[in-house]
Amino acid sequence: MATIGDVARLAGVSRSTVSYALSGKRPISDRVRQRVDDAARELGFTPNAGARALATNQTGVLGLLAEFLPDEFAPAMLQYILGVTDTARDFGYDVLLVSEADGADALQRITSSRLVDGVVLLNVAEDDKRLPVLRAARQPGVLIGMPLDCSGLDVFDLDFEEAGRVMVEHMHELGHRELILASQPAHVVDRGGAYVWRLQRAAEHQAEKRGIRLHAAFAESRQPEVGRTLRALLDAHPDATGLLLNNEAAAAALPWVLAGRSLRAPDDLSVMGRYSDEFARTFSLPYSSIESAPDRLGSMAVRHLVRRIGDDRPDEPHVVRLVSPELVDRGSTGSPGRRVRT
Amino acid sequence: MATIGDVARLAGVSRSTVSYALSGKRPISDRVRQRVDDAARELGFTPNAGARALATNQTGVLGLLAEFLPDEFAPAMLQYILGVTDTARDFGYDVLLVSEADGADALQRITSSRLVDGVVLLNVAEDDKRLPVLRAARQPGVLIGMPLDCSGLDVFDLDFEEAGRVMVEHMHELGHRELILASQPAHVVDRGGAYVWRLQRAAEHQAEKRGIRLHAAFAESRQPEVGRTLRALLDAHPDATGLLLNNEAAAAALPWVLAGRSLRAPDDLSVMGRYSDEFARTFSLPYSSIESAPDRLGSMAVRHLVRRIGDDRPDEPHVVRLVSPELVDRGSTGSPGRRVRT
DNA sequence: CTGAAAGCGCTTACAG
DNA sequence: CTGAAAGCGCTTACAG
Repeated sequence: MATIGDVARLAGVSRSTVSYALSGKRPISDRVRQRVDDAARELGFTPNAGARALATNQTGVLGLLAEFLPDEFAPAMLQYILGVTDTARDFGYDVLLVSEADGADALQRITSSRLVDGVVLLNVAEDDKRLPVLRAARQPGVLIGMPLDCSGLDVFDLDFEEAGRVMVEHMHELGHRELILASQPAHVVDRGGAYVWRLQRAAEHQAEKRGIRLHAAFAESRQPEVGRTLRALLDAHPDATGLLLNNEAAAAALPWVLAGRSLRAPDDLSVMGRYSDEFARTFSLPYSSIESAPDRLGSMAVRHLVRRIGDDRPDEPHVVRLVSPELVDRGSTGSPGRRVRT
Repeated sequence: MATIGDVARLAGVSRSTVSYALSGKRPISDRVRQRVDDAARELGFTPNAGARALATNQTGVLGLLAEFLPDEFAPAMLQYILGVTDTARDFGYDVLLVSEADGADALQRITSSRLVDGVVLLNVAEDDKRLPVLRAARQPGVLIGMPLDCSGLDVFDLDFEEAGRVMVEHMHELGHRELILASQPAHVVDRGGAYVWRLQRAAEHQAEKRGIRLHAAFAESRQPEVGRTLRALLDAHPDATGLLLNNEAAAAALPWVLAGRSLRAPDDLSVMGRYSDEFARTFSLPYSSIESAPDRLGSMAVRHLVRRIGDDRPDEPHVVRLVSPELVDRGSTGSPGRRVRT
């Protein structure tokens, strides 16, 4: 493995000159620069990352903390992850993906060892145990997902409260007066997913305001459980004319549930989900939905993080940026149907 | 940030003693060890990763190269990624996720800078441009996915040839004599996914052997294109009684295609896919399938990689390990149907 | 415009 | 059982 010393020897200059020639951090004569470039190329020289990190206190690596809860399989997460890695690379950063169960521990490990220059937290819980660690770390961090207390944090998220309101309001305008809302699994919600609560609470509040009966419930993240739960919900609320889904697996399962009862959306039941268009098109999810914009959020978060890393002033005011929900109409909502009780 | 020097000072010993006490690499008296442990805890000491890497030539990081092709959205990839990160962590490694377009370049970058101790290559193409880089790197690497030339490489993959044979054979036993095989999108296959070819060729070969007509085609990875393609395939081959899918998006779209024509599986058409059970349950994919075992493959690959990293003998014989395809019966195949032409 | 030297924070022979 | 010192491969003031 060629070191900077090898390059210096071959080019007939000092090691510091090689360093400066390659970094461009001070003027170098054309002749010397040429010799250095040639030597570096000939030897296939790449600076040793550890040595550089030690000398500069910068690793060129961002940490990405994606907590996957047990019994939760979240393919949607990949979209956030790609949004983060792609944008990170645009700025010259690599991404350390940390998926272990104990996120606080992991965060402590990668920040205190200075393995990373900054971190992105995914899947943020309302009272996330990683936040105290992040606040104490010397590296900056950004969240994708909104905790209860955002003080001292940079937060990026879909505006889930607005999403809840939009869903209910949309149904209300169409004339619906009784709705079901199926969210992610209860145990997942308990330990993660602050967004579930925010959407649900806002939906409930809006429903109350409009005189709508809203039945909120949790649904599993896979078959056959989620199908059973959806059927049970339809049975329990025979007069509900609209179904809101904050759960991708439920959106995938619903067609089977409806087909099994010869129900159609929107004729018999109006349906609205919350997932990305990309996801809808990959998995043929046929319902109108609130776009969750994972790639955009990932990209925004990294952009901001990179700016923070380059910034000397850590007391720069923190931001909470909520992306407005956009409704993608796939024709699955209409005026209240005449659902036949089964 | 506390350094080993700070700990040494507080404990009243030398820096080397701190290092040895913490690593346990040589005998330390109980008294000293206790003092060191206390000091380290009090200061919240964590070794600087860059310094340690520089001194030991070991980073504790594995590179994971996941090429995502343009226009390809591969949520299934997340299962491999999690299999890799989880197992890596079990062995004390963190994972650097690299998703950039130019995989060869990325691999060169992370290996020659010694950012990683070893690499896992995902999405391996038959003639993968990353392989020459990997062969030249001083770090070991393992592949998930099988290239044309496996020499000098450790390879882990589903036995896609056997999968192709199993699919055709299963249909043959049920009495089918004309089948359609829909694979991933052509451009994705061209630039990546060796596995698509392997399954297809083996299926074609087996079909020929059994006197079965097999129509192989590519299908897109999202709606509405994939639905159109499936409809066109059914139209083009009205006498085909079985449909094989090596494409998750096609499996998700097929129910809509069949419903649109009032066809049912297996009564009118026998259907068989290739995806993980986890995936099937999350997205309500209702067809019998060959289990792709992504988590198992990811885990196997990392286990092997870790062993290689610890191994002094780089000439240890290389392995090609193919996981046997298992058929998960979801009741979507039967004797040849009486598909009505539309 | 260029070089010699210090220093980043560890680990590990070498010496006792 | 413990310490002083060299060395890993860079970057960057300091000096000229």
